[in-house]
Amino acid sequence: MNRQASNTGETEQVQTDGDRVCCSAEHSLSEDELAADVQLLSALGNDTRYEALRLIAGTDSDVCVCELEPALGVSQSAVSQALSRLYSAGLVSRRKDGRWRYYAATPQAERLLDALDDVRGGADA
Amino acid sequence: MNRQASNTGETEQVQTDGDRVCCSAEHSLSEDELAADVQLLSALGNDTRYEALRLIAGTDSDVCVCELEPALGVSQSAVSQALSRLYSAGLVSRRKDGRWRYYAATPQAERLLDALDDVRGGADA
DNA sequence: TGCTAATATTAGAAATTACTAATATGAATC
DNA sequence: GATTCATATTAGTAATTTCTAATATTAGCA
Repeated sequence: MNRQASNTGETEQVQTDGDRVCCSAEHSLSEDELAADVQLLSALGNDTRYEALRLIAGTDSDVCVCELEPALGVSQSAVSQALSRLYSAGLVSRRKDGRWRYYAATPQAERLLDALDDVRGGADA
Repeated sequence: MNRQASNTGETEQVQTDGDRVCCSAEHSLSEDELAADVQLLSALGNDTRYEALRLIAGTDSDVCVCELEPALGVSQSAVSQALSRLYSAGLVSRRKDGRWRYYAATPQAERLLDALDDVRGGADA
């Protein structure tokens, strides 16, 4: 509907050219759910953030920022921003301890990471 | 709920196991695995591509490009580029049939989408 | 009370992404 | 063979992202 339609003769007609009717496909997610999923996925879809999350999830206890900086190889500011984004995506929780902040992966994050490991494993469905 | 709403009420338990040395955290993924995961995730982390994949996965049969265009509300070129990216991320397969191309979700994609549904469901771990 | 350490925030530059318009390709139809 | 249709590719641009440097904040310590 917000299609440009500036093309040659391309209007929104049902084109019954053959056996398949070219109609619009559908899915079952609401717009909000889609947006939420994309938020989550795009939070994960960045080297720094993804590796940060893996580092956090890979530790039994929680992890302080200072442990992440050397492993990630970006500036302190970049690490902090990465963690912030993960936090607002609900992928990590944080806890203050004096001057430090400790981060831990949320159950949601754990589950997604497990799914990714699973998929990487390659077993078919 | 580990949601960000509680910005103000951050837990501040002063846990003084002061022997914490600030070393570098670790995880178990190779650099290649990390990169591959990020590729996958960033392929998913975009409105157009994610919705396209949902549309494709939500159909029993496979889906032709022309069915996606009206649903996605972007240009034909953008749809094609989105599908290309999904394809090279291994999230969809494609099949030629005359002038048409039909796309289907790969098992890998199905599993990831299931995991996302699962996580969205909210059941804890 | 000032100093330092750990982290957060801001601003702006550089890199990347995602789109549209235009054009190319390849299959079907005339 | 020319035309048309479905899709892919290319080029260019606008928008977004991600980083660094600089600065702010907050907690412990001298």
